Amino acid sequence: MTDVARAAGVSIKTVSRVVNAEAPVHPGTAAKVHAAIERLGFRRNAGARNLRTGSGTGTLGLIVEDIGNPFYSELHRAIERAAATGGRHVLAASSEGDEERERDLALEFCARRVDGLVIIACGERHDYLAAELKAGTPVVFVDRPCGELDADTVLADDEGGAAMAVAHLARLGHREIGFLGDAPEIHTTRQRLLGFRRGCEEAGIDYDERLVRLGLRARGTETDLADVSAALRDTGAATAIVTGNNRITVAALRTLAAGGRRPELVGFDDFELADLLDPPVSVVASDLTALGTTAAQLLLARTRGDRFPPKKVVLPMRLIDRSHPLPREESAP
Amino acid sequence: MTDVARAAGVSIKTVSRVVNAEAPVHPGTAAKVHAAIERLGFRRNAGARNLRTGSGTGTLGLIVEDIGNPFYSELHRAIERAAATGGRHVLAASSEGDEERERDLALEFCARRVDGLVIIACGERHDYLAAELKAGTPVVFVDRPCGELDADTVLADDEGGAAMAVAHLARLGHREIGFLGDAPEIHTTRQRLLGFRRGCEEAGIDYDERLVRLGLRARGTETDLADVSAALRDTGAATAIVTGNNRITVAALRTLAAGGRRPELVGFDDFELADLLDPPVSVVASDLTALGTTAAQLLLARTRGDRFPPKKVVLPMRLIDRSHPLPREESAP
DNA sequence: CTGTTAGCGCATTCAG
DNA sequence: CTGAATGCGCTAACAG
Repeated sequence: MTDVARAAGVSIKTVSRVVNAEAPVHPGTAAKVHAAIERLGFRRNAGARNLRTGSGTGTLGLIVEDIGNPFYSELHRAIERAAATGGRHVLAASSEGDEERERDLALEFCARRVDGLVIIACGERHDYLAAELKAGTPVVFVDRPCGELDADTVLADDEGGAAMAVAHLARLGHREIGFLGDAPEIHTTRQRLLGFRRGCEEAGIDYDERLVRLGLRARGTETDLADVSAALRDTGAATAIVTGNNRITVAALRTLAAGGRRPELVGFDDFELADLLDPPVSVVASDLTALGTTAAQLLLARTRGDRFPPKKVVLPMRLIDRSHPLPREESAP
Repeated sequence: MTDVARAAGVSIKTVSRVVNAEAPVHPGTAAKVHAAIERLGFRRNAGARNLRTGSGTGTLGLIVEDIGNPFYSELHRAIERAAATGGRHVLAASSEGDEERERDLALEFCARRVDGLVIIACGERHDYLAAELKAGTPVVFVDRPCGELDADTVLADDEGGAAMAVAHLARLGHREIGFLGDAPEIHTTRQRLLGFRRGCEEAGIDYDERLVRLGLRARGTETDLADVSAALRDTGAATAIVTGNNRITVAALRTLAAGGRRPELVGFDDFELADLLDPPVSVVASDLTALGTTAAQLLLARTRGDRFPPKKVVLPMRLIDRSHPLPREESAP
């Protein structure tokens, strides 16, 4: 900017005024400044400006397990759209399911002074964020609650969703229902299992823990697939299976594709082409757009200075019943 | 930092030294500083540091059409991984296929002084980036070339891929092959059509433009789906179809699911569950990991100061033949 | 080992 | 309408 000022033969302040259209400038002077800007390829340094004005970096941080997982990338899109409404961009990163990496990312983003942080937590403890929260960086936890922190939270009703899944299968006449879940350390896994048990109870089905397998990681490796296959074999007595997340659902489908008739399946979270498989796959799904939008809006509200006690939102899950291939189904997302 | 210094009863420079472990500090002093840091919840301001050191923001910008599209989110993941190698984070944004938005995002990211920019271009002109390039912000175009700019480029061999697709279908005995493509303004569409024609020629098939439909946008809306349906109807004489991108493939599959027997299909770019559909869907696919990694590494190299003439990389596409459901297929990505 | 000074690029005073 | 001085939070270059 100093260079521009020199080139245009004016003071740096005048350049600043032109660049920010902050005050009337003599047209002739403005023209000279614009010419200099063009010639020098000047572009205002957003970081420096931010340092001076303290007006926020215009950035929201997003930490998910794996940005390549459609579940998260769809969430990312919803957050991006809502963030754009508030003139913000999104700095996204994958924790890879590593608690320490999650922590490093969160603190790194805070160091960059993001205007807010959206975290899909894999870690259990988040007290390290207490200082940042108090210092004014709003944080919202999505899909999974935080540990030991009084922050905004937007969850899906996993417990209710799982109960719905079981009820649905019971309606179809199933009595031997299995559950294939992710690591029990994950909050959603526990909630879904709770709902599963409640669903069984409500349907008058004895909960049979031999049909339940937890701790299935399904991030795409061969061994993950083998684990899911083994779990399916172990729970072979089940005539129907509830799968605890979209990765497990896909892994199960891949395993089952080899065999003959497929047990009835209800997956957690919708996925593209679920309706085009044979047979189609029913799911209980959270509304990712609502989840992401709500989270981003909470952040934006706090950024605007709104003060309210930490909000705990729980959004309902929806059963997408594809078990009757008779009428044409509505489309997947 | 000044606050910390006061609280610890030392100079600001000492705090700086402790924070950056830049020079030996008396253990006792260091302890006091650490205590103050803890107490005040101090975290070094990355923006200010960057302003002073001019050492780069540790950020790569990524501009895609739609970050929620699995094609792009997978690319995003590859770029994130490679960026992490160089200690960089990724600022990602969707252009929504809007040339002007693409431009705004690119310039905004430059204003934020990203260390490099990865663009999957929807626009045709990029001369507005010439100044930034010269000023030292490296830019790499992925999947589609840039217009009027001498920048690094990493493309897939779309032309070869399309020819492979046709050859494959010809091998299966098809002579009436259709092509459903995206907007002809998009470089990949043109290349793929070129390859399609070459494939036809090489297979001794007369190119029949009545079996070709371009300009199909398939970003998920109802009208998009209707357009693809109509195009499929128009090209009904074809016994086999090549679909020009993953969205069109899915839209076509959804349309065709209603009818009886499906024409043979070869899609551009792989998608999850392609192998589990009935019948499975063969595709020609680019290696998104290679695409993303190559792009990020080019950027990182230039960030390190490497000077080399703009590199034009073309990666081969791969035919994933799923037309013989006899042996078990390998998994989708 | 520690402190002082200056300045990164910009915007905000306050004077012309 | 325009400009000079001051400081955002931090670090580099020097002193002590």
